[in-house]
Formats: sequence, C-alpha cells, structure tokens
Amino acid sequence: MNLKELATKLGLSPTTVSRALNGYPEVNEATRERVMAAAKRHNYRPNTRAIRLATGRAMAVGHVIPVATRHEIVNPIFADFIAGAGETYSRNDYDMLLSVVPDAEEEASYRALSAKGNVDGVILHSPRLDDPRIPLMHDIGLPFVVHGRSTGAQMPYAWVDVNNRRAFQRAAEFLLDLGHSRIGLVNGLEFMDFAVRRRTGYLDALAARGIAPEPDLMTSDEMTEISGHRAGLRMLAMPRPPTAFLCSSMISGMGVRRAIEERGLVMGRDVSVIIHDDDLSYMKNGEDVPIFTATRSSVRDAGRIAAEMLLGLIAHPGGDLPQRLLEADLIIGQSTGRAPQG
Amino acid sequence: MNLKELATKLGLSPTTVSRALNGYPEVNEATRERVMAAAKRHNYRPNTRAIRLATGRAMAVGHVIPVATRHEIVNPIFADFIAGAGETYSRNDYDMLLSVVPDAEEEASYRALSAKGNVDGVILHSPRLDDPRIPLMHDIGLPFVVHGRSTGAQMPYAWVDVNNRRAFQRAAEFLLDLGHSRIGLVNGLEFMDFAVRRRTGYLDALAARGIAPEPDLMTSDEMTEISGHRAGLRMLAMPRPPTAFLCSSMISGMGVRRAIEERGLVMGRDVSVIIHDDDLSYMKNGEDVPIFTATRSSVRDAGRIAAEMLLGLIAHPGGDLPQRLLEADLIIGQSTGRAPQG
DNA sequence: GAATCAATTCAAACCGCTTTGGATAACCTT
DNA sequence: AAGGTTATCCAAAGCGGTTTGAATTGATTC
Repeated sequence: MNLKELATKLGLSPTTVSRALNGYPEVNEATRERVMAAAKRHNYRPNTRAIRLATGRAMAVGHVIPVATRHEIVNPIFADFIAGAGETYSRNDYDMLLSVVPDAEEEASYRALSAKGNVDGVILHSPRLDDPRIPLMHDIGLPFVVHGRSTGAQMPYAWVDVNNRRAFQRAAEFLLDLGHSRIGLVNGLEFMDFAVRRRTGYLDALAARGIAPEPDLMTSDEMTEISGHRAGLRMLAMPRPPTAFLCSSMISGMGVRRAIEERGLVMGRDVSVIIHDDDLSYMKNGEDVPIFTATRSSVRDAGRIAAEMLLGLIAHPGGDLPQRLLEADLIIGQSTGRAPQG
Repeated sequence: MNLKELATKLGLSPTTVSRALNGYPEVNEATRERVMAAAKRHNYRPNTRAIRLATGRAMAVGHVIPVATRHEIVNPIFADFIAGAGETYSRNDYDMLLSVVPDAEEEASYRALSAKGNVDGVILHSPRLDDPRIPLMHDIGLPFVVHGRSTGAQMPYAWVDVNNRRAFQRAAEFLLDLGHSRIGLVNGLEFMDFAVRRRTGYLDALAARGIAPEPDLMTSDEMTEISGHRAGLRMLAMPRPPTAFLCSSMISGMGVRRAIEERGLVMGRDVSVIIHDDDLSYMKNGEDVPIFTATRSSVRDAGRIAAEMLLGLIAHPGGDLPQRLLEADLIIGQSTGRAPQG
C-alpha cells in the first residue's frame, strides 16, 4: 500500500493525502480525519526510501566504530552509550547507523557517509588528544557531537563529557584524607583524552598536598582485567608499595583486586581501591552497598544527551554548539578505608 | 556532484554513465575508463537514497535491541557480536541499522522496519524458548537469522549457535574427572534458550555418572558479578558445599571467585571454576595462560557468520535456510584442579 | 454585482538514481 | 545491396514520496 493507492482509494490526490498525514494546515479537518483513518485501516506506512530522497534528509545518525587492526578491542562502554542514544533516536524517528571499519579507513568512512548522504550527522567516540576527526568533520561540514573532548582542538565543537579531571582529583583527595599517601594510578591509554584528564586530576590532588608524583606509581594501558592485575602485582611488589589504587575502570579494578588478594591482602582494609564506574548495565557496582568506592557517571545518560544534542544540531544548523560537562558522583563503597598505620 | 552533472561534463547520457560505473557490458571499454576516471576525479559518490529508491533495496540490515523496561540490561556480548557482523556488512556495502526499543514495542518495531522498507533483513538476538519473534518474522516475510536457537519453534529458520549443551556437558565431565562430584551451576536466566541448553548439558554429564542433581546447586539469574557472588556465597555456605562451579559467563565467574576468596579459599586449589568465555575483546581470559578454565567460542566470529548468512539469504531469497552449530573449545586455565580429598 | 480573499484541492515537477525499450551506426551475411 | 547482427549510446519512464504553483469554490467586501 503506497501513497498513490491510498489516494485513489480515497478519491483524493496524493498531494492532499500527503499533506493530511503530515499535518499541514491547508487541509480540511474532516478530510484529514478521513485520511488518517484510511491510513490506519490499510496499515499504510510511507516508504522511508522515498521520503529520504524527496526530502533530501537521511533521517539517520551515524556512529563509526573503528576497529583497531592491532589490538582488536571494542570499547565495553559502547553498548550502553548506544542504548542511551538509541532510545532518543527511536523516539524521534531517526535511524542509528553503525559503521564498523578498520581504523585506517575511519576518515574515508566519514567522508563516504556524508557524500553518499547516508546520515545527517555523526557522533564521534573516544576522542584522542588533538583528534584529527574534529577538523575533518568541520571540513566535511556534517553536524557532529563528540563523546568526550579533545585537548588541542583548534575549532569549536559540540561535546558531552564527564569531568574526568575533577572526578579523579576528588577521588585522590578522598584517599589522601584517609591517610593514603602512596596511591597507584591504573590509567587507560594516555593517548585517549579522558585518560590524560584523569591523570591531571590525580596529579593536581597530589600537588595540592605537596606530594611528588612517582612514575612507578602510574601505569597507562588498556583497561582490561589482565592489565589491572599486572599493574597491581607490579606495584604491590615495590619496596614501598602503594596503600591505595585509583583505577580507570571497573574491569581494571577487578584485576587490581585480584592482585591484592593474591598477595594475601584484603581490599578495603589493607589496600584501598577507587574505580571509575560508567554505570554499565551488565557491570553493576554492587546493589545496595557499592563494592567499589567509585566516581560514577552514567554512560547511558551521556548517550542520551549526546543524541539529543545531535538532533538539535541537525534541526537547527548554524546554531551554537552545545557543550555539556557532567559531574561524576563520588560514591563510597567497601573498597576504601583508612590507610594502615606503619 | 551527481550523476546528471557528471554525465553532462562527460558529454554522455546519465544512462551510459550509470552503466559504466556499475559494470554493465553494453558500454565501450574506452568510455568506461573515461567515466571511471572522471568519477574519481570529481569525487563522485552516487547518492544512496536515490539508489535505494530506484532499486527498491534498502542495502541495510537491522538489529533490534530490546531494552527491558524493568531490568535495563544491555547484553555485554552485544558489542563484540556487532563488531563481527559490522565488518561483514561494511565489506559488502551494507549498512547496519540498530533499533533500540522498549521490549514491549519489539514486535511493532520489526513490522515497521519491514513496512517502511528500512532494511532487507534482520538478525534476532537472544532467543527465548518458543520465541514469538520467529513466527512473527515468518509472517512479515523478511529474511532473518537468529543468533542462537529457540527450542519449540514450529518452523524452520536460519541460525548460528554455539553447542551450549555439549560445551557444558564436557565442562562438567572434566570436573567430574577431576574428582568433583558436587558442582554448582551458576546459570543465566533460564527463559533464555542457551541457558536451558547449558543446564541440560550439565545434567546429562551428572546423569551419565549416576549423580542425582541437587536443586540447591543450581541457580539461574542475570549474568552479573553480583549475582555470581551471591550464588557463590550461598552455595559455599551449604553444609556440604560444592567443590566446583560451572558459570555461564566470565563476569558471573568473577563474582564466584570473589565469593571463594572471601571465604578464605583459593580458586583452582580449594574450589574449581569453569566459565563460558565469549572471547570478548575487552574481557580477555588471561594472556598466555587462561585465568579461568573455560568453554570458549568467539561471539565475534558468530557475528561474522550470522551476517554472512543473512546477506546470503537476502541475495538468494527462497534458498534453503543455513544452520550452523559452532563447537566451543574447552581450554584449561588456572581455575581448576583435582577435587580436594576429604 | 464585480472584485477580493480564504479555504481546499490538485496537476505536475522534482529528488537522483536504475532500467526498459528503442535508436544509430558500423559490421557481417548471403 | 538488402537484411541481419552487434556494439554503443540515449530518451524517457519509473521508484514513492514532497513541494511548488494553480485552479476551484464559496464567502466576504465594497
């Protein structure tokens, strides 16, 4: 059942039917109701492909997922971010397009997405320092929103980010207040922008107390259980081991916990741990009482916000670029306690 | 730059240019090369929206992600499955459409996807027993592939699945061979088809050794760290606690490990654990030596296979329905050992 | 009563591509 | 040399909607 058939059945022109369905004012209310009823009765759904061609809009948003050919890692926060963004798209009748491309082809992929007219805008994930995609997107001229920020970017852009610096600063201060002075930082890869900001927060907190940072107490690696475990073991084997850890993710925190327990220590008593908790749906940090003390910020909410921003940019091109800094909560769990005396 | 402009620039008709670019035989080779060169030079990309309308094909595949309104969980294997499938789509110039919808609207969502012509086929995720989506998709008449199977389905359908029953049967046998006779099953929610099959495998192995199953040694819950921890604690507190666990996921396995360690026991020595490992990129089970002994099957590969199947179905409608059973490897890690004497 | 206007409706152009059904010219056949 | 191929190219008709520019009608104004 297409528009023409429906129009014929109603004894109307396609023009009027189209207008009736799309809420244009120049159509008689009685007619509109007749059309609406017929459309419902015949289960008429306008063909999206035709609408897209006719209106010149894609009614779709792109997410490009670069798959590194070396370390084939898919960001675990991705699923939840998508879930948040996707709800917003669905509600607004937009499609969400996922492009999984080898990272070497990422740039080409954005250009193609734009030139072929597949999307009206994109969300950029996991920005790096001075991320080349930002000038690229400016060049392409497609609306975009960055999940995160990119230190060093020369031009303005819309973004949603967690205040990573402040979150880690507060977490470090909390540990310092508990008497910990040797705090291990188990960070993500520091070409990622958020990782740099977290380190800055950590360093700021130390500096405020006049504590000199120690390179051996800072690691930067992929945020896996394994790498957390490795970092934990290494630091705990130091002559003067840390009494607390600040971990960039729950997963690496679990690795650290394993290292702690392997050494016969107890997390929360002998060694304190704070993680960053993205509040992933399949990775809840405890039920009533959190397992880990954590800086928490829902990545799903971030997805929702980013999607809304993007739809706004698409609807009002040339408007100003929204920027939204989300503060992380510091939630107290069972993994932190006063520094042991000694 | 569109087709008409390009044609004008070349002094050819749109017809010929279109044919030249699409490899039709009725065009002079010299002309074709001239066209190709011009297309490249002017960076011409055919407008996808127009192609879709003209050909009547969506060149897109849909994945519907139902978001349960109660327990808002996003399946953690989802990201990796998508990554595998996405590569295949990209290579074949198909788009991947993600629809995130409240689970109550899932059916409507499939119907809309089809009626509006947004996709040429879909992949069904997380099938349940007697899953209503299978007859639904038959009714709609859109090609589809199921990731998993649905016990009780009345009609044939294409699927890719892991041999969950055999995997858990082998794992249980392995534990039995090590002398464990009390094995706790920490299963996923048993309205999910795979969870039922895993339990069947576990029960089959016990039955073959003449061991009667004990309801208290079997739990079924969401596969989170918390629920694994809870199940582990409960079972370890039994008068005759299990000496081994069979866990449906790495995440719940980590919860079980935590429970084991909280009771002052050592995993792999006092209590053995086998998990199912989906080989997720962000959740590697160790590097050289696996942490957990595991039944392993790459969900990313499954995504790749499912996507290939679906594209095959779309290309050859009415062909027969491929079905692919993947065997899981049983890989030995550090979490299993002989049952303690006593 | 003619002119003006608002309310409705429609025919036709258009979006940018594919595809059908010729057209044209060069090349063979017999 | 007429008829038949073959190779090459093109005009025009879709695909299924939206949108522009007019037409029609009845009501209102002067």
